[in-house]
Amino acid sequence: MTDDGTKGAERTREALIDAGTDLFGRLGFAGASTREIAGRAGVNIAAIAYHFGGKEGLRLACIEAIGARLGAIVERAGPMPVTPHAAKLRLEAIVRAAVTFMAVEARAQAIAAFLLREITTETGPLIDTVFQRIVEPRHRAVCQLWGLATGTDPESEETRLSVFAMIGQVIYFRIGQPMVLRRMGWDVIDVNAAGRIADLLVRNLRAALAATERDLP
Amino acid sequence: MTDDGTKGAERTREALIDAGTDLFGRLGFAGASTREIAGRAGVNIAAIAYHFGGKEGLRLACIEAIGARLGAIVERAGPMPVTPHAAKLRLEAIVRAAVTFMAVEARAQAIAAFLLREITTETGPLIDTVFQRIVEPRHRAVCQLWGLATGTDPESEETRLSVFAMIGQVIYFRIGQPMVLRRMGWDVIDVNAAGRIADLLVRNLRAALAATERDLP
DNA sequence: GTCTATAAACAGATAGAC
DNA sequence: GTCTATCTGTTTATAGAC
Repeated sequence: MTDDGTKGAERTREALIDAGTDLFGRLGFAGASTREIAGRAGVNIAAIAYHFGGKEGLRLACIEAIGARLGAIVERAGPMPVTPHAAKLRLEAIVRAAVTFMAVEARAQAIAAFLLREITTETGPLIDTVFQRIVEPRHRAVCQLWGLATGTDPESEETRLSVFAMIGQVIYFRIGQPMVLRRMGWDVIDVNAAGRIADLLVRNLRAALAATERDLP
Repeated sequence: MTDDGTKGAERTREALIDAGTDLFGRLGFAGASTREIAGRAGVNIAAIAYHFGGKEGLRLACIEAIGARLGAIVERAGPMPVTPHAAKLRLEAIVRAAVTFMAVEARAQAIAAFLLREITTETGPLIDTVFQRIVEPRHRAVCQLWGLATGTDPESEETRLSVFAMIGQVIYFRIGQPMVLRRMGWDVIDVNAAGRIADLLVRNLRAALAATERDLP
């Protein structure tokens, strides 16, 4: 056992997953070499093949680690609201937490960058894994909240598209962050700036929910 | 001269830029090999070094070609509106055109995919080129429309962030298209589906503009 | 300008000592 | 489990014939 309570082998695996997530996210899967990943993790190159079977195995392990981590966050969010008002508040809290997570937290930047690269990839067998393990469960849960908040079918086409539009607003502040920083004249998105972005997106969320309710028969 | 009025050398350059844009966008810069690009373009591998000085030179040429193409589209849009109502209609038209461009047009998919990969790249000297030549002029023009439509300062922080949020809604239907298709149970986003997406985003746009006006002093 | 042939560097994977 | 050393294939870039 080491200081953090993990055996040597588990430490090696975690270090490789951390380094892999970071470098795959910043350089792309093809652009990150196994030598660089091993060097960043402080382990030997051969450890990648030994522990994960190869570079593709490490990629899959990174996806599964991210899925487990995001799943744990969702579980901490608490039980499903039962009133429309509570559902709206939960949606607003999700937007605020997501903006902060995406834009500020250093640890999350690597995760977000890696995930977004996997999402934008049109090809590759792992895209179904990303969808099934990460995107679909989260999206479906938010659709449930949206349906409850507006009194509409949670699985209607309109609801599913509305949730994607809301997601798009949030994650552009990570995807396009290099462009946002230049246009805003910022060096980083600090907590204050993230708060002002979150205020704006919450206002947009309320407006979109109200527009949905207004269109009801 | 050939059929389309270009000399042989110019044809080679254009074919390489087309193939490079497509493959860089789909596979990433590191993931697309010069052999594959040359093969797709139907030219010899050595032509890349001869015409562009190397792989990085081709990358820069692709960025410049996209900038020129998008600039031409904006010029066709016509003169700046002068009334708030006309500005709102112009914004709605931009959203509809952008959704269709992003989601449907086959030729545009390669351009969008390549551009989005360059935008998300944190490193590399070309990111400033992308911002100055492509993102900044377009964003500033939309901010002008937003300010006119709402009666607010076009360069205020709120306006600039609002425009980024609007952009985020639109481009997620390209960035996250593999996820959107799976969640919606679609094979492609056809013109009808793109129209329904555009309807939703225009409704969100109107709601966001109204919320901005409501907050005025 | 376009081609073939090749150089030089680098990739991921693996065998075997410890 | 971790290391060194090495194998095999692929990469970009280039030299030189045509």
